[in-house]
Parts: sequence; C-alpha cells; structure tokens
Amino acid sequence: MTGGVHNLLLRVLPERERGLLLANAERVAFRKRESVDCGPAGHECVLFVESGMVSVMREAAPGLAAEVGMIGWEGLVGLPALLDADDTLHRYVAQTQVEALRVSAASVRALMASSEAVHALVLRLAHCAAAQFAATAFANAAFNVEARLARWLLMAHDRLPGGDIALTHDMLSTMLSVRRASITLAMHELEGAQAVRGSRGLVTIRDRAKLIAIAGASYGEAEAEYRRLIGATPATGHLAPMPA
Amino acid sequence: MTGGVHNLLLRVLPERERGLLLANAERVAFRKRESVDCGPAGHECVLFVESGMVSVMREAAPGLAAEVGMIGWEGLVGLPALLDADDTLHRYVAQTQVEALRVSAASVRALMASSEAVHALVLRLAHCAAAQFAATAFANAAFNVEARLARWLLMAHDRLPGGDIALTHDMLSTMLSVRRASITLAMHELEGAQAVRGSRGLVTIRDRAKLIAIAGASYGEAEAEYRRLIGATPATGHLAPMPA
DNA sequence: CATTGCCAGTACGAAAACGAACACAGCGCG
DNA sequence: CGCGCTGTGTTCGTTTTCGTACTGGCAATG
Repeated sequence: MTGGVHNLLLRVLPERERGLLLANAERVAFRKRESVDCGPAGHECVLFVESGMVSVMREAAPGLAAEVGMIGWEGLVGLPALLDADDTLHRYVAQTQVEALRVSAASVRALMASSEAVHALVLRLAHCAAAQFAATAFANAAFNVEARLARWLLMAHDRLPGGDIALTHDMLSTMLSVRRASITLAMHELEGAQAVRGSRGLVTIRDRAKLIAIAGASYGEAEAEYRRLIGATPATGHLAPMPA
Repeated sequence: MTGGVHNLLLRVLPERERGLLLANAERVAFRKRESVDCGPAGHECVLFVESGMVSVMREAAPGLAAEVGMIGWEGLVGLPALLDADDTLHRYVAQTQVEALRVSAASVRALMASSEAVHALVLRLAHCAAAQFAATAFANAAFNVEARLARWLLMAHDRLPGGDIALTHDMLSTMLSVRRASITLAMHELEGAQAVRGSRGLVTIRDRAKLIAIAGASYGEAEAEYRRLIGATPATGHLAPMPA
C-alpha cells in the first residue's frame, strides 16, 4: 500500500524509502494565488505535491513575466535544493489550493546518499523537469497563442481532478505572457471547436482530443518522457489518474 | 595544472578526478553544422566540449524547430545519460567546428558514485542546464526578435574566442524560429546601435555592453547562476575566458 | 574569366498580437 | 435590493511578425 499518498514520486519509491520520507513529513497547504516557499531561506525543504498545481514563474519586473513550468501531484517543489543549488531564479505560485508533504531537503539528500532508488529518481526528475522547461521554450518560440493556451490547459488538466480549471483570463495572460484580450480571443476559438467551455473564472475541458490536436507538437513529448522515466498509470490516457 | 584542458567542468574538478576522467578520454571533433552524437545508440558517452559551440535543438517537423539551449567550453553534451535517462527529445548541432573530450557515460557515472566532487558537479550542472532552458522559455515568451537575437549573440560570444561569430542569417532564423527576413531587420537595428557589425556569413561583436542593454532581462541571470554554482574566471566580464 | 550557388537586402500584402480603452454582466456584500 | 467589484467581451488604431518572392552581390569553382 502507498498509505493514502497521492504524490507520484512517493508512490513509485520502494515502501522502505517512502516510509522514511513520510516519517518526517509534514502536511502543509497553500491557498490559491499564494507564493509557495518553504523555510526561512526558502530552500530548506522539499514539497511533494499531493493535490493542486503550482506554476514555475520567471519574473524580471512587474509585467515582464512568464510561466516556464508547472508542477502537480506528479512532482515536487524545491528540486534545486536537491541539486546542490539555492534557486533564486524562479518563483513558485499556487494556481489552486495546494496540499503537499513537506520534508526537509537535508533528509531527502541523506536518503539520496543511502538509497539508490531515491538517488536515481531525483536524477530522472531533474532530467524531466529540464525537458519540460525546454518544451516550454519550444512552444513559446514556435506556436501561436491558441496552441499555447491549449497546451497550458492540457497540462493543467493532467494535474487537476475533474475537467474544471478555475482561473481567470487575466491569470492565463500572465502565464503565457500575452494580453488578456488575446486569451479571450483564443478561448473563443477553443470554444468554437467544442474543445472547452468557459464561464466566469472557470474553464471546463470538454474534448481533450481536440485540445491535443490544437496544441499539436507543443504538447506531449515532455509528458511522455515523464511517464516513461518516472512512471504513471497509463490507464487514463493522460498524465493524471487523480485519486478520488 | 589543468594539463591544457579548456573545459570548465574538468578544470574545476580536483586533480585526481580530472586525471581519472582524462585517462580514458578521447579527443574528438565535429565539423560545422554536423549533428553531434556519440556512440551507436547515441547515449553511451559524454562530450566535454573543449572549443566551439553546440546548439540544443527541439525539432518536431521540418521547419518546426527552435533552439532551447547552447553548450560550449563551459559544459558537456550528453547530460541526460548522467541523469539516468536516454534523451530522445533534443538534437545537438555543432554551430562551429567543435572539439571535445569523449568519455564513456558509464565511467562518469562510476566516478559520480565514488567521488562526491564529481557527483555534486553533475547535480549543479543539471540545475544550471535547466535554468538555461527556463531562461530561453522566458525570452521566447516575453521578448521581441531584436532582444532575442542580442541574447543569442551574447551567449555565442561567451563561448567563442574573439568577437567573430561565423553564421548566416538563415541559421539564426532557424534557432530563433523566426523568418530570415526578421533576422536581417533585427541585425540592422543592432548595427545601427553600433553593437555589432555584419558581413557575409559573419557577425562581429563590436559593443558588448550595448548588446546587453538591448537583450535586457532576457540575458544574464542564468549565466550568473552558472558562474556562481559551477565557477568561471570572472576576469573577462563575460562567461568566456577563452584560452589562447 | 565566366558561371554557379549561396547569402543578404528588400518588397508586398496578410495575419497575428499589441496597448489602451470602454461597456456590460455576474456575483458577493452591505 | 441595489452597489460595487471583478471578470469578460469588444473596440480602436498600431506595431510586429509572417509568408513569399524577387533582386543583386559576393565568392568559390572550373
């Protein structure tokens, strides 16, 4: 048994390692739109996300920002602390209510040293996180707003239960670094294609296959890499087999 | 002494580890525009770049491609092999003549297990490579062609000796995933600002400070992170203290 | 020295995205 | 129940970038 743990990384670990991590884990929560940090210096612990989703943002100045990555139940916040780095380049923002298991970075690093399973998992995670950043770079360079929005919605859908994503056009425009009006436009195109339905502060996924078609090559490869190297139940077709 | 080795990663390692790596290293070269791979399956070895620069490309289809990262004397090609992954998502292309030291991935991984110095260096490298991908994602989302071109030229300048960069507008347009005509336009603006000079198949950096100003927040942070975590002689002001 | 191929410059209309507004609707709150 | 806030729809003109094409120059080659 995985002991009611939702986080994928913890679930794929052997029972012994999972037990050791859970032994000194603390359950924490973040409110929607809250900045997700951890510890006074901000890098003393790692958050295994249990539910909700966190955006990895790059912000150079007010109004000059973009999302570069996304983390949910399949990952953790604070990877740099495990890679011998104190990460100052990114900001983590909860896009929904987020629940997570907090473990000190030191204890994870200790376990990396003693457990080959944990060590290999962290290495593969580093690779997959980098692949996601690279995929975002590719998408931002080569795809229009509509495709990038479709990609974003798919990635959010992979990480959230049900088909509803609660956020405003304004938040989306910040992440994709485009105008809010451009989001409204693109949303209408997605709605016209019967791919999603929108209401005030809520987007409902209606036809995932259509979204994938619209996202084109901007979505899929990095996610497949994650499934292949970290693992996920492929039953649902997408990344997220959200437990009840 | 570092024994005439130019690669930064090898230079920052303790003499013992450097010696062990060099003991079974083989010097290899790649011609300009050549695909940089290594071994039959493509992932059995690691290339410590000695000179020249390699583009990390993402290619979904002919004409649908973008550069997501750049590697020179400061890094290595084949990081995924050290992260327990077989990387199939990226293609590595030599943008200049490239010389490198080839070491089997297995021997580096063995050294990671026995040497904490090597292990920590690889972890930090993984972090910095991810930071570069993220910086590219940010630049592609939030900056125009002129700034992105300035950023690219700066990154190339950091990795090449002298102020000359030999490549065509066509190659640049492929990397930035824009029209060739847009590169010509942006180049003219950079020339107008006295930042660079262009001739047939050659760009000459004329005023690095002006380029940095034009690149704005798209350039600098990831590079500083690299310097801070991996190390570089800060003497030259930029990343590259290219040996004679 | 002439031919050939690559490379930069330039032109055109079209499409996409921009910045900055303003109008309206849903919804919570007093 | 009405007020006000927030979020969405929509507008304007403008700028950037696109796709495509044609031109002319430089350079290597025979």
